[in-house]
Amino acid sequence: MRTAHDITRVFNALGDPTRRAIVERVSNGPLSVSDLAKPLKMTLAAVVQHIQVLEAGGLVRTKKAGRVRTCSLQTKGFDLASEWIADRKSLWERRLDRLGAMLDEES
Amino acid sequence: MRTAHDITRVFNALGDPTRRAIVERVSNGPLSVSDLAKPLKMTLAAVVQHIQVLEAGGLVRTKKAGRVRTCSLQTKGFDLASEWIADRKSLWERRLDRLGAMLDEES
DNA sequence: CTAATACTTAAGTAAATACTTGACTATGTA
DNA sequence: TACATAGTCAAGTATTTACTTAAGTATTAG
Repeated sequence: MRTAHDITRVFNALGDPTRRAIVERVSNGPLSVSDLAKPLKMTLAAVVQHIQVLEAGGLVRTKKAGRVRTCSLQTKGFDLASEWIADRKSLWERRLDRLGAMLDEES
Repeated sequence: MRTAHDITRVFNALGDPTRRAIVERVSNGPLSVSDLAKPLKMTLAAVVQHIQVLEAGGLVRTKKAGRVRTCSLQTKGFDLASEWIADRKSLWERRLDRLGAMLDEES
């Protein structure tokens, strides 16, 4: 199971504001690398590196047609992240239920 | 709105396997700092630093009683994270719906 | 063909991160 | 009282990360 590794990549990718901004823009539809770079105060090369991190995290998918690489959203990374969070949630909710039951029994 | 800053902290905190392991163990109930440290191959000081990152991300809460600091789960960070993910999801689902509608009209 | 566009690649740098060590401070325990 | 436990604090170090610059390669437009 290399999932732990994958989840690390997802959360790391989302832990940077620039990368989240990219994801937010791509949520509204695919964009080229240079379109993504335009509003950002950094070089194209830096943006490309951010996109690579997002792609490694399964949050974004890219495809090159001609000389332009188009960046679109991928669900895999989001699914991994929300699944992990949901798992934690179910654990501590179950625990709180047990605590509640114990308190009920006491009264 | 300092939320962007907060979300960065949440995802950064979750982007480390050691810290996720801590969160996973705390999901089953509160633990002291040294209990948390026991299975980990690093010094107590390092574990404390990880816990501080988790606390800054709102994923964990700690309280000191006597000489032992007890670490328990906090929902705030999880809520922030899953909210951000849900927002993205609703955006691209809406977009896919529009695309579907357009395809329907064409046929 | 030529020139601009849209990246790509490699290498370097500054700052952040994940640790360590060691010395210290409380707080329980024998 | 003395000793162990549980954590705190400050520094230092090694690696990783977020960039930059500069020189290249395709691809498309004039």
